[in-house]
Amino acid sequence: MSHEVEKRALALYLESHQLKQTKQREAILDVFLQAGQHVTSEDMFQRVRNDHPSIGYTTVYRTMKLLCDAGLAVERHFDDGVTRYEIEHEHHDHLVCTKCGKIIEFECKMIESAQNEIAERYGFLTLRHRHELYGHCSSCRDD
Amino acid sequence: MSHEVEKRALALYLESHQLKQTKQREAILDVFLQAGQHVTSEDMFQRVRNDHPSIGYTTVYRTMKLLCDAGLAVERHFDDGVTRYEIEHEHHDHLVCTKCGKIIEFECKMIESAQNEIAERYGFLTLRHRHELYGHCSSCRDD
DNA sequence: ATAGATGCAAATGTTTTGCAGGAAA
DNA sequence: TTTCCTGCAAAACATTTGCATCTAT
Repeated sequence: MSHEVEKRALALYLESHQLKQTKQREAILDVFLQAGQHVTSEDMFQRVRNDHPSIGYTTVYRTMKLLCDAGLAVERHFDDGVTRYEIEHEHHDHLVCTKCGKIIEFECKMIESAQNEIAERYGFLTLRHRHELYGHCSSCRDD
Repeated sequence: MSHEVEKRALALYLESHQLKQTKQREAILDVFLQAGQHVTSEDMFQRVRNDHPSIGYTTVYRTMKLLCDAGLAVERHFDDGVTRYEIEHEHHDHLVCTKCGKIIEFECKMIESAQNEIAERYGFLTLRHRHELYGHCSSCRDD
C-alpha cells in the first residue's frame, strides 16, 4: 500500500488532537490521494461512494476540511463556484482552460519575487495567494 | 448628474440588443457607479433599496449581470464565496487583508510580462486572470 | 464509559428560474 | 400590441448544522 507517509501524517494529527481514527477517514484519505489534483467535492463523494456506499456527503465535507487542517490538502476556489482540493505541495499557480476545463500548474520565480516586492511596498504581510490565468489551452485555442 | 459616459454606454448597449431602458436599470447603474469598488450583491441590494424600496433582489442580480455583459462592470470572486463587482478598468490585481477585509489594488508590469511569457510557454491564450495576495495589511499586521 | 464521529434530514446562504402581471418600444 | 421586464415565490446549488445513534478509545 502506498502513501504511507500521508497516512502516517494523518494518524499523528488525529492522535495529537484527540481525534479518532475511523474507517471513513481512512477511506476518504485513500481516495483523495489517488484522485489526483483539483478534485471537486462532488468528485470526491462519487469516488468514495464507489467503494463505500454508506459514507455520506457530510462526512466527505467534514473529512476534507480535516485534511486541510492537517496540512494534507489545500482548498482551491476557481471561478466556477465549486470547491476543489489538491494535495498540498509547493507554491504554484494555474492556467485554467475555459473550454475544456483542463488545469495546468506552473511555477515562476520572477512572479514570486515581484509579489514580494509589491507586498513590501504596501507593508503587507502575505500569507497565501491565488494566481490564475483563464483562457484557451493549446488544444482548444484553434477550435 | 455625473457618469454621463457610462449611462450613455448602457443606453447604447440596450438599444443595440433590443433591450429596454427601465427606471430600475437606471437606478441600479447609478447606485453602482457611486458605490465604489468591490461592492457585494448584498451591498448593492441594500443601497438600491434605500432609494427604491420596490426593487427586488432578482432585478439587482439580473442587472449586475447585464452591466457585466455590457462591459461596464466586472464580477470578482475573492475567497469568501461572495460575488463582488467593480467598475471595469485597467488590468490590476489585489491585496486582500484577511483581518479587516480591506482590498488594495495594485498593478505590476513585471508580473504582466511574466504572465505573457508563461502563457506563451504553454501555448495558452489568456483571456483574463486573477491574482490576489491574502494576508495582513500594514494596519493589521502588528495586532 | 465517554468523548468524539457518523448519517440523515433539515437549515443555510447565495444565486437562479418560472410565471403572471406590468411597462417600454 | 408585442416584446421585454419586473417582483414574488419557489427552486436550485453547494455547503453546514442539529441531533440521535454509533464507535473508537
